[in-house]
Amino acid sequence: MPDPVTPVLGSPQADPAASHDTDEASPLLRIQEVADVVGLTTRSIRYYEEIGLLAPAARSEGAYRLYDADDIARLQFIKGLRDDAGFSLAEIGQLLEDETARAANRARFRESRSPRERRAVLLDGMARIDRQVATLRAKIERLQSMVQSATDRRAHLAGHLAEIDAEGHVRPHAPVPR
Amino acid sequence: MPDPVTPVLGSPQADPAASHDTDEASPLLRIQEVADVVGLTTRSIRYYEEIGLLAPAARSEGAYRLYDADDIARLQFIKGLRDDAGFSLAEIGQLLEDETARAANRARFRESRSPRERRAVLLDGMARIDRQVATLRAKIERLQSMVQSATDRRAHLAGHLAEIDAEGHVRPHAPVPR
DNA sequence: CTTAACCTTTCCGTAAACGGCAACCTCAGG
DNA sequence: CCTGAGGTTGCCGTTTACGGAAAGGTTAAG
Repeated sequence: MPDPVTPVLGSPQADPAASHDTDEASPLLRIQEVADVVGLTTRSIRYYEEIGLLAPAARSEGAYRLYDADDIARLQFIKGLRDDAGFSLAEIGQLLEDETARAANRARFRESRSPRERRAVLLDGMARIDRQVATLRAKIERLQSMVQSATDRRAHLAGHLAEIDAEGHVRPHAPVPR
Repeated sequence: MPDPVTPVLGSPQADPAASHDTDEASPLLRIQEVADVVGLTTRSIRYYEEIGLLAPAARSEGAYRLYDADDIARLQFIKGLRDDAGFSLAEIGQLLEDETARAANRARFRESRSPRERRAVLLDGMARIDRQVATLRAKIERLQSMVQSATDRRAHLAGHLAEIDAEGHVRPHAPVPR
């Protein structure tokens, strides 16, 4: 079993402008192979397709699903959101719509010669990212406020502890410094 | 409809030493009332009881569930974990076991006259809190790394944008500053 | 060409987290 | 004492996110 390292998270691809059609044909893996690579079951992968989270890059003559590197990245992205962030597949679907739109934007960007349109594409992409970030930040803030209250409680206990450790010789009831 | 403000999160009670049996009898609400207060359905509350997340402080003569302020705080805690943090009820159960142990510790703390035992109780409580915090921090870090990669992408787009905005007069193809 | 290993769709099952009855009981007010 | 609002247990239904088996087609190797 290829150990279940949660692979690098972060979304598929990073460079909207730099893919000059490098003629590396990505190998096109079959479903069990990608399952091993990303650490999912074939069942899950088919399920994700069923609910529209991704479609394989191609199908073989005999209808075998064939996945390319982009698909794998996308699946890793999904797994990261699911396992790490605890998002529901519905929420992931939302984020992926943005992701898909970004991909479309990359295409539009490359095919566009007009700086005006390029500007628009970039601004749109940035807006989408901002929305993703806002979603994530909201969750983070809530978690942080929980951490905060926990550490407050911890500090309170630590206060009592110090009080006790200053025991024996001193006051029996020191008023707790609020 | 009492607006669905997500109430203060953070766990039930904060002061292990200061409750001197203040004779305020907390009102003991019935299930629908607490449902309204915390923003849950009665069904959910009963379900949480079914799976052992909480038990009402008391039952009326005719077996009505009666909840006190602690119960409400606990329910708010549960709701915060569920809605805000996206924890499963199973995970929440874990965190609540710690919470319950903390409550027991408060009792032991009050009833103990021995500084040695008091020390032990405090240390145990702090250890439990540390574990909670570690759990929360883990989730936070994963989310933050997602935010990071998103902001990186954003910066990348912003770079292209700046490139375009320095358009017209300058180089047609400025090499992207890595 | 055969065959084992892998794949396909289809369908049925499951655990979690409730929603929503039914049938009955309880509580506060007039 | 009666009544209506609210509560109780019990049980079945539902959605999500898959697991697993059946029945059959596909592929690469020999």
